[in-house]
Amino acid sequence: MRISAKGDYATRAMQELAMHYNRGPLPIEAIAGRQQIPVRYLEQLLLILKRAGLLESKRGVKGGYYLAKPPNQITVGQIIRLMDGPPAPIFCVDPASHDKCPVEAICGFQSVWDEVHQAVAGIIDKTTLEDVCHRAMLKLEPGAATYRI
Amino acid sequence: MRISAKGDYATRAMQELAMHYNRGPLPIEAIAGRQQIPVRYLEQLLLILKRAGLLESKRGVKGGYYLAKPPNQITVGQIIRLMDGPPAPIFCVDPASHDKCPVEAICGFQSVWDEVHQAVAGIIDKTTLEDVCHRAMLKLEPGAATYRI
DNA sequence: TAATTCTTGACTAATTCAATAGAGTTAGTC
DNA sequence: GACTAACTCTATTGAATTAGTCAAGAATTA
Ligand code: FES
Ligand code: FES
Repeated sequence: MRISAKGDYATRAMQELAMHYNRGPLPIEAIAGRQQIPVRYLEQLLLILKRAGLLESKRGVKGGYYLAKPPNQITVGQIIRLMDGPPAPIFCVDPASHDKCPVEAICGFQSVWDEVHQAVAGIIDKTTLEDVCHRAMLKLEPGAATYRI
Repeated sequence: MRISAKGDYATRAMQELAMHYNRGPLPIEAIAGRQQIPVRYLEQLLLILKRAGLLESKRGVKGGYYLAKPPNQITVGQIIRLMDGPPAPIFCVDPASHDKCPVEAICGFQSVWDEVHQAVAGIIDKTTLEDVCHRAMLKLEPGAATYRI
């Protein structure tokens, strides 16, 4: 019932990159600094996101990471699933799990946990990085028209 | 985003006791056997539930545990909070947490996680053991009018 | 070529989780 | 009143996961 540091870090890093969309690569250090994430740890997470096709990168001077797709085509669900696995609260309601629950036949909770699963999946799968950026904008000083780098 | 074995075991044990409501104490062994839970582990969980006022117990021969209240006055949320803590996916949306999130001012995810929190809490807090028993009944053989002990 | 930045895999410390163990207490039964 | 079924409490363990660190290397640009 909880998002790991991995999921937390990865989502916030993605917000940072979404805010910077179409403004060239953003180096790991910049993301880590602004979002207060340990650099050496963030390295690993960005690599996972890259391998999954959500990010692209450029090495060397002026290099860094950037989104592989527009922010409105990346959902929070994609990031969380990658980092924390499926949002099912228990394996017996995880569509991806093939194990059969030994007490399924007498358990009244399966449908409860399934409701929870659907509720969570519904939220994270409909929320895109674009939405997240809008929400972040609303938090900034009313005067600040754009995101400060 | 997941229920621990502790929460899983505790909820299933409570279902078992709810099914047996008003039929005298149910010994730990009986619960553990039917629900396939390690006996010595279940002992600890039932004690926690007892200390929280959800269960009462009777020692000695013919002793065991029984619900302290009718099944419709015990919610799944009470059990889960006891075992797995608050259903908030991250501390910054946990009303009980007093720590301030260091990136709150620039984070677009707070409201997303809060939606998740509300959704989960809404489900587990409105679902009672009575509901769970009904759901379990529906799973049993259509012919079986009552719960087999 | 030198500086910068990503890439990769290995490694470790700390914590949590799930379970086990054992000694003790209470309540009925015969 | 001994015997036994059953709950009570604390401690300990082993495995797994989590969170984070480290070192060496490869690509890019100035
Ligand atoms: S625990 Fe698996 S169906 Fe309830
Ligand atoms: S991580 Fe705390 S507000 Fe987003």
